[in-house]
Amino acid sequence: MRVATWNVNGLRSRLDFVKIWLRERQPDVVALQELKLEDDRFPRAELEAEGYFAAVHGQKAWNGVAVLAREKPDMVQSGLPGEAEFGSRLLTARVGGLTVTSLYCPNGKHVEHEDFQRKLAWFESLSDHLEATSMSTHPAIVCGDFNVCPQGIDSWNEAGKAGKIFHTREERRSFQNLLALGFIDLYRRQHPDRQAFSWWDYRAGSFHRNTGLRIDFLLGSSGVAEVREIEIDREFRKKQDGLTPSDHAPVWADIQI
DNA sequence: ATGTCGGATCATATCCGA
Repeated sequence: MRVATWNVNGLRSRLDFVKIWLRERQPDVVALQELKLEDDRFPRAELEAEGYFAAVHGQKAWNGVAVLAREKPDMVQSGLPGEAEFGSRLLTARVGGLTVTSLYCPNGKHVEHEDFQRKLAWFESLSDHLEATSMSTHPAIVCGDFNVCPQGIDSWNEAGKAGKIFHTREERRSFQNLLALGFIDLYRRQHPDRQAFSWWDYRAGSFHRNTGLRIDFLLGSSGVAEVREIEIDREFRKKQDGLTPSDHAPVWADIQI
């Protein structure tokens, strides 16, 4: 089956673009982030016309996560326990034998900002939640926009950004704590030495200059038996039919459970 | 440092967050 994650940066503005990608890549399950809409504004009918049902945890204007699937996903968890005031950033759904979690981790803004410490606390809550639900012992994908560069290779400018947001020891420790629960960064395992980014700032011609970061991940539990292919879908960071892309590329993997 | 987006608002311009 093909599973994917994508921060779409506003689903209402991105819907036509997303439909082009769904038709082209034919994923079975898609975790979406940054919907920027309330549940009752989710475009269910249009996505069902494309062959996808959805579990949705939305919010007005900001955040918002969903799981799309060919068969109706069963909602398992809507929101990260104890972190509701930080917005709608977690949704877990069951699709057949696979448990899929869509995450939009806090940005943190910069290391002196109060949001930075809140970001670290949010990651602690996430680790606690994944452990309490024994997520790594199921066939599970935990995926989304983590807003962390796990290693130097994941940044276009590790030397210049050392200690800055997305590049701190504290964020990297938070990310490693997730992996230590029994998850694997499936892209990095498949491509250990490849520098590839999943996000490029809209500003300053970042995509053209390839000044990007790899911050979108598919984490697999040991129940994910095999990854046949995994790609960061850079083609869809480009305009399609004159439509504006998200600032994130989709990431997809063909897996067996 | 910040050239672009998406969304909200006492809207047709300005802000916030990313």
